[in-house]
Amino acid sequence: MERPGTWQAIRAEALRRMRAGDWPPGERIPDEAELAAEFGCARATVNRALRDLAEAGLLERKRKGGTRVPLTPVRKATFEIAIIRRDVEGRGQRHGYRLIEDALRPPPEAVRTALGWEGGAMRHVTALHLADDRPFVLEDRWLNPALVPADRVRFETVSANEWLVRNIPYSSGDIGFLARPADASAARWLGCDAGAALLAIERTTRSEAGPITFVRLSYAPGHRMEAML
Amino acid sequence: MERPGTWQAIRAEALRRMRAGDWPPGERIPDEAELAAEFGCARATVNRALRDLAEAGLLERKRKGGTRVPLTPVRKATFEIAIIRRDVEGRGQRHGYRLIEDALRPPPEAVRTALGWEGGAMRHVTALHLADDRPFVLEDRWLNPALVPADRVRFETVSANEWLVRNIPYSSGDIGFLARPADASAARWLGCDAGAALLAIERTTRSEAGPITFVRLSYAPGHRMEAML
DNA sequence: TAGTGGTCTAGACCACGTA
DNA sequence: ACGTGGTCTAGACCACTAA
Repeated sequence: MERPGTWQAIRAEALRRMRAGDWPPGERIPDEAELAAEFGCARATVNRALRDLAEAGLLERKRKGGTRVPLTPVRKATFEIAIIRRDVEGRGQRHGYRLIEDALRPPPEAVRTALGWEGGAMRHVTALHLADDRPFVLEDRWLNPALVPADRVRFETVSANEWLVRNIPYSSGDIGFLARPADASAARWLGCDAGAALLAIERTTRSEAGPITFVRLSYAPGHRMEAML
Repeated sequence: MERPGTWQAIRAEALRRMRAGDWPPGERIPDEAELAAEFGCARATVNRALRDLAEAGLLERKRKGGTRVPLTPVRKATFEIAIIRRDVEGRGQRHGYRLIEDALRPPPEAVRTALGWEGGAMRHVTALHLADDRPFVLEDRWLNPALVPADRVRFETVSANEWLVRNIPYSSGDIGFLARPADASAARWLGCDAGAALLAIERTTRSEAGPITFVRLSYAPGHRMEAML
């Protein structure tokens, strides 16, 4: 348990009151000044606790409107997006890597629109990641050749996934989860039947210097991504 | 842009320095006192900015060890988990709901272990959610009959998903994403071929009073979940 | 317009973990 | 042992927005 008077203790007590029904859904709770007086702490401490709950979707706060317990809370689930090698090693398995293709190709329309790509050919890199010698995830990536030139950056031993995180970090972009049937290529490399259900992550990455990359990671059948609530 | 001297402005400047290479990966950055002096603000303001970046995985902070730019940052992607009706309505579509089954059954082994269920039969509720009259997601749920008794709580018009959020909120549990092939039942209700790749969310929910529910939401083919980075 | 949360300050003490 | 981040305080002003 947290020592009393800390913001964690106040957060825990607020959660308890919500679960116990003292602060029922839809109701407005006492304002920060009142709670600070009740708990015998500074208002900033109450603020820290309630702000934390609000960020988790468990409270709704508005200036002048006060703080309310939402009728239908929108919880947040967070996934940790690490580089694939660390992900595999974190499972206690040995990471393997195999480059499949690295070539200049005109990107498909979906990639053009996702990245807002105006140019011609992009660098298409395909690679397989293994966990204990078994197929783990297929990396299918389109790179801006101006930012990641093929004559200077090679992906034979270090995956594009890892190179990008190390060299063009802290960029912005979108990320989405979907399920897709394995096509012939995915089935071959992942060692599953064509049409098998694959969990896939699609991610676009941009910087101020323009589009960087679009990648689709297709995981071997049965893969499961755990989130923290 | 943020007004200078705010914690958002300091966070933005820190991000800029990381992207620009002023604070390269692996390096230790100045401590809070130094930055506060540089930016002409209180240390608490710097703390707020750097703590925010650390929570996003963009910095690593340790007492005595200082603050470092991680070599391979572990980014966090967050999904908003709303009730299904709101999810559908948020897409500008009309939500429909159809109860398929509500019966007492012995749960499969996977459900027993996921929930830590020691008893016998559980309440099995299956329902289909629709968006503009088209299948949206199949809800396959196992409920603790002691906490959600069939003679008192009915799911003909209000889904179990919504009832639980409104009546047993703020509980803890796990959540996981996976892809699975549509079985005969899923194919029938979702209107797709058997074996089609479905994105599924599995969620277990517990309270101090014991296991509450295990649910698997299987989305219609093509569904995509967008996350915020 | 007035009430409430959002934020900043200057100072203090504490907890953790490195050296 | 000691340096650094984690947190609390008391007070202040500001920004948003509901009344």
